[in-house]
Amino acid sequence: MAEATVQPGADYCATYDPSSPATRDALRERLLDVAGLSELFKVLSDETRTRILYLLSLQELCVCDIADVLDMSLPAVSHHLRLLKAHRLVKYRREGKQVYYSLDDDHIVGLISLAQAHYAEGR
Amino acid sequence: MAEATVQPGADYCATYDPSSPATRDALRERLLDVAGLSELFKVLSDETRTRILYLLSLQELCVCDIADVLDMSLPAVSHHLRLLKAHRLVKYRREGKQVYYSLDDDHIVGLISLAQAHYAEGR
DNA sequence: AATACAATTAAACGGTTGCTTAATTATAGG
DNA sequence: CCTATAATTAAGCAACCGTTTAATTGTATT
Repeated sequence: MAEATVQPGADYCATYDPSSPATRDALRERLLDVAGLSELFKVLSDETRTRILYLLSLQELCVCDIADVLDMSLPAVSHHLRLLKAHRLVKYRREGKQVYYSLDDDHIVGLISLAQAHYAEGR
Repeated sequence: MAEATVQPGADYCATYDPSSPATRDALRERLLDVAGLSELFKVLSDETRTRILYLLSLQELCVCDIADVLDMSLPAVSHHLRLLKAHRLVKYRREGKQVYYSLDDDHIVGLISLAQAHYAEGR
């Protein structure tokens, strides 16, 4: 393992020695803060799903219209909507033959905006 | 395609008719706003990577320490760091035999916080 | 030089994922 | 009751992804 990054006596330094078992365990405990977080990001990791979510942030749409705008097959879109539904990111209402979807959670818009800001900084 | 969701004459309604080619094209144009965004989310979609990024938000660490804390093989960790490097999310400096990594972008912390807030709301 | 350790890279394998085609359910209209 | 349209579901397939093992590079030590 690595040696201490802090010189002996340099206790003003905020960093811990990762080679010490105590610090290692402390860091492991902190990891619980982000447990399961990647699951949400996994939903957003597909281009089609971010497009669907962004469309729904603009207006309510039925499945066939989403498919039309995205130029995709209906089953493919339905497949993604099912996943978004399972994660409580979208809600739906039936109106005759159509089923209209809309956002169920505004956090998503915030995540998308933040990601946009990331790219906006010349990356 | 779907019929208009707005009754004729109800032009106070903010929603557009998605079945009209003009609206369809307008929506398609808006999609450019989120083009490529999922790529960033894809990086965060892996649990190991979110854990690495969160660890690095706490303190600078070398590869073998990350591997130790996460209880993973060195090549596996290195593999992920390579991807994070390619996306300019982490930076590194060599110090002797070790290579120390740290966050290169604070946006990531914001994204993680926002995702945490999402789950904090009883979902 | 030679050895040891940290890190990276490459190849290969197993699991996951997203799309397609086909079949099924649901609702509206003739 | 039958047909047509919207949507969902299921099965199958190709592509992608993360890990492992093994080999290679780089740096420090003796």
